[in-house]
Amino acid sequence: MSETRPESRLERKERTRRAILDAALELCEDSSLVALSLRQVAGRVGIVPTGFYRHFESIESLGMALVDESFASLRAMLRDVRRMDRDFSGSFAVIVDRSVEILVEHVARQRAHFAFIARERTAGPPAVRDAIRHEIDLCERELATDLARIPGTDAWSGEDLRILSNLIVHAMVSTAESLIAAAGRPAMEEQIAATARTQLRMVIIGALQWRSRAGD
Amino acid sequence: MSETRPESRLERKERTRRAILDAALELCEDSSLVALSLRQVAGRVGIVPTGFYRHFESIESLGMALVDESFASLRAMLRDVRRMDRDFSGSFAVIVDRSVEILVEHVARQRAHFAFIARERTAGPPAVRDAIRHEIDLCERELATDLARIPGTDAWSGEDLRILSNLIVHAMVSTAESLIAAAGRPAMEEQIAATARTQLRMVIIGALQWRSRAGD
DNA sequence: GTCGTGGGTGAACGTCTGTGCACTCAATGT
DNA sequence: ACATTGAGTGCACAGACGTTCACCCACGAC
Repeated sequence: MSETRPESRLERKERTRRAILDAALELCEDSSLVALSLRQVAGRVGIVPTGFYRHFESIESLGMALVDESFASLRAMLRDVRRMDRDFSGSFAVIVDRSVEILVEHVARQRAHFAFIARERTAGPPAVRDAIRHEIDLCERELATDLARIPGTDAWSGEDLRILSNLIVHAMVSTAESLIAAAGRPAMEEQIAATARTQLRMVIIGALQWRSRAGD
Repeated sequence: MSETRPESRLERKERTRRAILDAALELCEDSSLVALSLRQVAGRVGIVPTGFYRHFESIESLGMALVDESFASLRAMLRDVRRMDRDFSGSFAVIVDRSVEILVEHVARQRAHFAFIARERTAGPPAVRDAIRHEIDLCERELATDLARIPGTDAWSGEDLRILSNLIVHAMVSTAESLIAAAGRPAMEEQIAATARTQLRMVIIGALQWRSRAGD
């Protein structure tokens, strides 16, 4: 039996804020932020419409908060990948397998966040779209510096690194989208993971051969 | 001076239908189909809201018509690529360069259609999303059979072909999205094209080496 | 113990939404 | 010449929308 603690004022406010964020995330799952109404969110949370303004000044600013939150999830994933990368440094094959495994795990655990990013990246309000685009750009840059640190990549120019990161990031975004669409069908999820593994291997092999036969 | 021809009844109807499709395409450009209202469309076209029903039974069925129309544009592009492919068959480098060039051309000429596909693929009403997903699947399959016909690809299994097509199609979708976002800035468009060319080359080189060093 | 702050309320507003229905009237088939 | 059809009209409705305002009243600071 848990004692029902009095619950402070700030805790209470934070709880409602969380409820709003969660409700919005759920409600726009099968449409988009631009089709989400303040009244729907308030209704789902169980507060009166005007109560919404105590926490956000508009649906769009709610969206910006969801961008922050979603990319916190995504960055947690990248941290996991980097930690693994340090420990197992060596064979590309191992790095690829573990990276995809981590991606699958995180997408499954934070489905709503990844779906939000995938959706609002192209369909959200302009400010939200731009924020997401910018964050993904940052991810590409980070991946480029990570790639530069692993051995066997000396032949790549800065430009090549940028191009390769772009390709990998977008392949992973596509993989995440497919995983979300396949939600809850384990056989399909495993096939998507297998596809992603093969694609990453192909890309890396291609990039390693890149400089030596750039002519044709 | 052009004689004002009487304009038959069917022509008149088709003209209004076209106006509705065009208006809808424009209006949802900076949001999504799910945020588009029948009255907005009717207003833009210059007819009364109820007049809309003479042409479509709902915004969603309008969306399905736009899917058809947009993929007609996309398939016209694929036809161009295949025609070029037959004529210049030989060097991968040439095929890649011309393919990307054709992509850039078509995206510029039919920006709205490609933007519609990119956006509603993740944000549209479920029926529209599914229709787009299905069409893209078909494109992947077609690309796989195309790839199987060009020389030097004997080592690839059917599964490898599927995986490679998936990678290429998604890379091209990402390229199209970037081109749309860079609309009207030629320098940026050229850089995106250059990136796409390099990526395609990397991927193809990787795939060609794939079988021989699949182990690591 | 008193007072101010602030999360949540409830009614009201003007606007926009989808849809129903009865209507017009020019192009068409006979 | 006449009757039919159907694209487009005009009005009306009920409901959802964002936002305003004055109002509570429990908590936390003093």
